[in-house]
Amino acid sequence: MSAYSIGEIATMTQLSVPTIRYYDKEGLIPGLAKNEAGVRCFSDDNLAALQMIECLKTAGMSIKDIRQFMAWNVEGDKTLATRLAFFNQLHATVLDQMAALQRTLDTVEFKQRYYGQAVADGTEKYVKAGKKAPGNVRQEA
Amino acid sequence: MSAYSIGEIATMTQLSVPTIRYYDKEGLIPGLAKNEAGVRCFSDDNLAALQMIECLKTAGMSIKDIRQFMAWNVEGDKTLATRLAFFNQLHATVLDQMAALQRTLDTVEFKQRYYGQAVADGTEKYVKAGKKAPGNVRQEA
DNA sequence: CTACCCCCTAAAGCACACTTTAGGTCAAGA
DNA sequence: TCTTGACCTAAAGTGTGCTTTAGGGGGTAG
Repeated sequence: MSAYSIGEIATMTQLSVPTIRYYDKEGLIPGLAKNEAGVRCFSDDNLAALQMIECLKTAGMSIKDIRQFMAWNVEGDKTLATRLAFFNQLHATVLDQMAALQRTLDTVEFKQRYYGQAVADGTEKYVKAGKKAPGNVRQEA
Repeated sequence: MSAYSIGEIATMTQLSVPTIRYYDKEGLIPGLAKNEAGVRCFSDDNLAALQMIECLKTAGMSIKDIRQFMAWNVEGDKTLATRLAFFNQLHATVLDQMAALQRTLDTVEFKQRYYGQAVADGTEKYVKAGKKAPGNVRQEA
């Protein structure tokens, strides 16, 4: 229904204007119309495409693969199974990434405890050795 | 204790030999020794550095920032508070990334249901319109 | 009228993280 | 002895994803 200028779309998506033009040039925004003067007029569908791009980029996809997905969309019902397979595959990939990120988070939290102790001790050597600093021995209750 | 060749380290870390040399050249492996012939001899600490690099890269850090962190390590106890702050900051960014990835996962799962229905219908148009396909209307109990 | 702002294209430029190439050393096995 | 294979350096090359530059159009507010 509505139509937006590239500047409005940039504000809405938090992308730069040149980035949106680049995505268009790369074929990532199917059906994007231009008026007589050559000015891009974005529809709600075009906006949805950009939001999908953001999602796919977060999942680590390349421009090339996003273009392929957008091309399947344009092809209509005959690519439905392909697109389902695409999302099934993507689901697995995203789960892998979450697992990797969780391992990273575990390491970071370990390091927070490690350096928390080291800062309290004023030195790394006790915590490195798995010991308590002399002045910081905790008394048993 | 142990020392490893670059080839062994490549196998252990799943990195390519040139990548490990590149990391060394970039100053990401502090204290990496070479023998008289100029051949790199990796210690367990050097291996640990490479594992830390993997962790930091998963968190999205650049070579430059990883180098900075490794440099703080070399500086000893006087950078403890800096390193604690570094991991506190990193913790926040990793949580942000997990949240973004979770939103992506939600979208992907929505699309899996969407295309699952569309494939069942043989067309996208009913699910697009929020309708059931004519032959697939579910009977009430 | 002219200045400003938003829009356009084409093309060059850039940052990053490797990878590849070219040429060389050295030790061990056939 | 010769070949093979693992190591080395320096430097050039590559792919990706933008960003920047240069030059221009057009509508509106002062």
